[in-house]
Amino acid sequence: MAISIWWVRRDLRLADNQALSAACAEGGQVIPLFILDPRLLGSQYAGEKRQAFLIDGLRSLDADLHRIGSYLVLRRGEPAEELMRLMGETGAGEIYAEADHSPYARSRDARVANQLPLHLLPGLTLHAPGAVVKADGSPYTVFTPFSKAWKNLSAPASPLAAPGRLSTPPGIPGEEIPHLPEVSIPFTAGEQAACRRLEEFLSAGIQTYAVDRNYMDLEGTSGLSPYLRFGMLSARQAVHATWRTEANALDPGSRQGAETWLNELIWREFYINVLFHFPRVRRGAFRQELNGVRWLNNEEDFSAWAEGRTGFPVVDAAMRQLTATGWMHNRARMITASFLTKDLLVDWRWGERFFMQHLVDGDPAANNGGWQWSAGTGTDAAPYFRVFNPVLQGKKFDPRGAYVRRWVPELVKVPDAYIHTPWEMPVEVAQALGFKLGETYPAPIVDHALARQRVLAAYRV
DNA sequence: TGAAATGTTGGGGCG
DNA sequence: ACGCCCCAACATTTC
Repeated sequence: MAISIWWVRRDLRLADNQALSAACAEGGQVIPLFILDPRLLGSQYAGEKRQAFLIDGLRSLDADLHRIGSYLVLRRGEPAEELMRLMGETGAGEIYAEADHSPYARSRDARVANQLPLHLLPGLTLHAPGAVVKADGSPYTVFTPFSKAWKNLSAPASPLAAPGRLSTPPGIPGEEIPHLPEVSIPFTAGEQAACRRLEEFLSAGIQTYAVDRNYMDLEGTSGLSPYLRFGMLSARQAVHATWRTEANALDPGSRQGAETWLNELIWREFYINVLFHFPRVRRGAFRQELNGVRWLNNEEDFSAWAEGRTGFPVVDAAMRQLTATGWMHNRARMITASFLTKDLLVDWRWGERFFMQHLVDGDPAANNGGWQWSAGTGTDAAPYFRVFNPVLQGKKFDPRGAYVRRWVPELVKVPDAYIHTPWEMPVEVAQALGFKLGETYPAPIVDHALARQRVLAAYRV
């Protein structure tokens, strides 16, 4: 009987999995395999929390597989070697995997495909990179036309059901799923948790999503990014469910929310396309003339940013949220990215790497796209002169300072009027609170108005 | 998916 | 009653 390998990479789900379905379609037995790749685990972009989430996801996937008569085989090593070894041990003849388009994934898969029968299936995105292009075949570099073209393509097929049973040869040796030290992540890994979160979001959060997602003091975002990152939820499942919600929505809020959320999913596909067509953005600016920006790259400024002690409450709250939980509100990501690149004049790649090291949802394409957008170096980038004012952003999107107080306990007692500008607190107010600028909370490490002039000059050059 | 600088308008105080 | 000034509110331009 034919045996094939389902090589799991970032598609930790049984439902709507085209690679798994293709492996099943062979009609024989299927070996679900995950390979811990030292090159990825040891990369400077690897993150402890993301790894913990992945490991939890593998444990959950293994449990789901047991329910349908199968189990996950875990190996560690160079993928091509491990695949070859497993094929030798079991007589497996074909390998099925979901295509991944990051530069590393492409070179890895090309190497495997050179030696072994690897079949790559779509599923990471609804429309494969290269499918959404201009009439002349060239890629889009601006989001809005990309999203229009994306929406004009014929609707993708409905999500596939999970297999009801999976036959796997018994007793294949593999590494035990590691037990990592407990890390605190506000996300439960696994396909079921992903489904629950999606249902919850579409039944409630979506109504106010278009507006509330901007507020850092609310839980107005979908909270689905880690699941999409590891394919515990497929983009196609998310989009189809969103379409259903939109079609059934009676209130304009839900329709608007569904439309806005769909656009966020298209941003994800956009950046996957950008990295696919322009792999060089991983190393440098998409707008190559901006590779000449003379960054200040002050190590102490960078540390203050990373550790959440810049003296700007919203920036500090956001960075502490990131390092404490492995997640950061999207607006806070834009604010902190703008602050690092524009106010501190630190190379966006430093921030990109730091985010990858801490984000549970860290994805090479989306993270790079977001950072280059903020730095103004990317495709469809924010113009270089678009400099976020951290105080105004705080006042607008954390109006009562709840987000700041949650993550910066030193400021808990500061009155609303000064929560985003503690340095403006009158002496008698500060004294009454036992608040000492520069002691109980840092003084701002830059003067925003001066920093703004500085970065405008640096980019003009 | 900005913010600051600059320009315009119009109401009200005042001589 | 009228012109002048101030300035808030809003609009436009610029970075």
